[in-house]
This record gives sequence, C-alpha cells and structure tokens, in this order.
Amino acid sequence: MKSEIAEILKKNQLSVTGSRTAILEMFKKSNGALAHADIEKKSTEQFDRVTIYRTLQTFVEKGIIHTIPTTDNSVLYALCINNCTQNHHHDNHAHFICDVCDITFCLNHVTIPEVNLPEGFKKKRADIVLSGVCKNCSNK
Amino acid sequence: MKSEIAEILKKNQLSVTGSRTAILEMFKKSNGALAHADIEKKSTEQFDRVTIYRTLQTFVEKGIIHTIPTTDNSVLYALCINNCTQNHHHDNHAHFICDVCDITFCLNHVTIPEVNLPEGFKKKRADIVLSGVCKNCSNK
DNA sequence: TAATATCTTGCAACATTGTTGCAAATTATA
DNA sequence: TATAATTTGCAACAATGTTGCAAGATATTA
Ligand SMILES: [Mn+2]
Ligand SMILES: [Mn+2]
Ligand SMILES: [Zn+2]
Ligand SMILES: [Zn+2]
Repeated sequence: MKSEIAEILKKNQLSVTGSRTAILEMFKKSNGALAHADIEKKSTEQFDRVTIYRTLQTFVEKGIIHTIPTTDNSVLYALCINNCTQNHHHDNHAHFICDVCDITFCLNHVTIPEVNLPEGFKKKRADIVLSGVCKNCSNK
Repeated sequence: MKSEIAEILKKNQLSVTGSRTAILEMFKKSNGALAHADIEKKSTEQFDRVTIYRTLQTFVEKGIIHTIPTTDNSVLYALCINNCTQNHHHDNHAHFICDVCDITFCLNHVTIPEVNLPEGFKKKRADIVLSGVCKNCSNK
C-alpha cells in the first residue's frame, strides 16, 4: 500500500512526502469523496491547512484526483481511475450525493450522457451530480 | 417592470423592500447566473453583505431562484422559470459555463437526460453542468 | 389615515475558509 | 555524503460566511 502510493507520486514526478502519502492514502481508503475540511478533520496526523490546499491543487493538476461540483461553497475531490494525466482529465462518470449519510460516490460505471447543445455552444467538459438516497441508506 | 417584480414578491408572501426589488431586478436583467460576489460588486446601490446572503437564501426557499453547482467554492444563482414553489424546485435544465466570458447560462431547453443508477440508489435531484465556449464567444 | 404588529435591514462581533511570501526542513540528485 | 531542488509550516493577511440584536421599514388593522 505504502509503496503503491509512493509509486503513484513518483510516476507523477512528485517527491514522496509525509503529507502527500497520508492524504493520498485517505483517498484510497475512503468510501466517498473528500472535501478539504474532511481531510483537515479526519486525518490522524496534523497537517497545516496550507499544505492541504497545495496538495489537493497539485493532485488535481497531475490528474490524481478530480473535483466534483457542489451547491454549498465547497469542492469535493475523489480519486481518478481512468489514468488521467497532467491537465487532461478524462473521467466521464456521474456523481451521487446521499442526502442521508452525506457520502458522495463516484458512479464509475455511470457515464455522462450526451446532451444536445444549442447551435454554437462547444462543450469541453461535463459534470452530472445526482442526489437522493444511496444504496446503503435505502436498505435500512 | 418595477410592479412585475413587486408582484413576484407578493405572490411569495414577501414584503416588497428595496433590496429584494433591486436584487430580483438584477437577475431579470442579467444575461447569466449571478454569484453572491457579483451582486455585491455590480449593484449600483450598496447593500449589506448579510442582507444579500439572506435575500438569496429566501429567494431559493421560495422557488424564485435556483442554485447551480460549481467547482470553485462558489454557488451561482439564476431565476427559476418553471413556476417553482416553496421547497419544490422543478427546474430540470442543463447549465453551461463559458470558459472565455465566464458567463453561466441556463439552457432552459436542454433537459437533463435520464441516467441509469445502480440498484438501490434513489434519485431526488439532478444537476448537469457543462463548460466550454458559448455561442457568443464562438462567433468571434 | 394613524396606530400597531410584523418583518427586514444593517451593524457589530465573530468564525471559518482561502492566499501569499518566506525561511526552515525535507527529499532527490550528484 | 554534499548539494540542489522541492516542500512544508508559519505568519500575516484577505475574503467569505454566520449570528444576535436594535433600529428601521413594511404590512395590517382599526
Ligand atoms: Mn468521480
Ligand atoms: Mn438554471
Ligand atoms: Zn447514504
Ligand atoms: Zn462566452
């Protein structure tokens, strides 16, 4: 695990440091997406807030994690699975926010459907964010 | 115009006040969605920041405006057109953020396509946010 | 219209979140 | 191991968001 994470960092020309390893490990272990605040609170080790900001930014730039838009002045982050690369994300999956447990899931197998844009609009990127009740919360 | 706006407020059991009228007017006149910061900066009159927060919140609750998720710790707001009501939004359209002019458009005629969720997930709400180059910016 | 009740606003004080420059510490490289 | 390059934490600051409350504005009633 530890070395797998180091590999990911090296592959992206990033020095292998304590905070990067720990934060990436959190993503690997996490059930759902993480916000900056989650990392700050749930981490066992204590990292400077600035370090977390910079780490997330770096990971996004490198294509290690991707952002998920929200409606509440926060941004969620989750691991990329489709070997995204520097400045070239090609995740193409929907996200689901559970109103009950508040976990945000990557629905890696739900691809974003095509939409017919009006004449003249050129699409570069698409996000679809669904919300409701997740599988776990439905079953109880 | 003035009275049309007053009508909307009254219909929603809201007192007709200076700030509500002005802010609603900004939405009517605006080409695209507005963020809290836009209203604070672009308004000719000067409103307290708190008033703007509370006005936006009230308008969302009443179904006068709806939120649009973003990936940058902000929330955008735009007028509802489908006679949404208190706690019951039924807008169902896509949004488009132009990377060039930075305007966010309601694509009122682009409905959000159905997606097949995995077993157990129950959808309550869906948002689709596209980005790229808008019609205006494409034509120059 | 005037009196009163209700609702809205602005202010203050505070909390939380995000940004920048820089020196010290850490990591990679030679 | 020595050096170069990168990363971190801290400080100081800026921006954004929240709450209680008194004063002001609006709506309601008589
Ligand atoms: Mn995802
Ligand atoms: Mn819209
Ligand atoms: Zn759930
Ligand atoms: Zn544009």
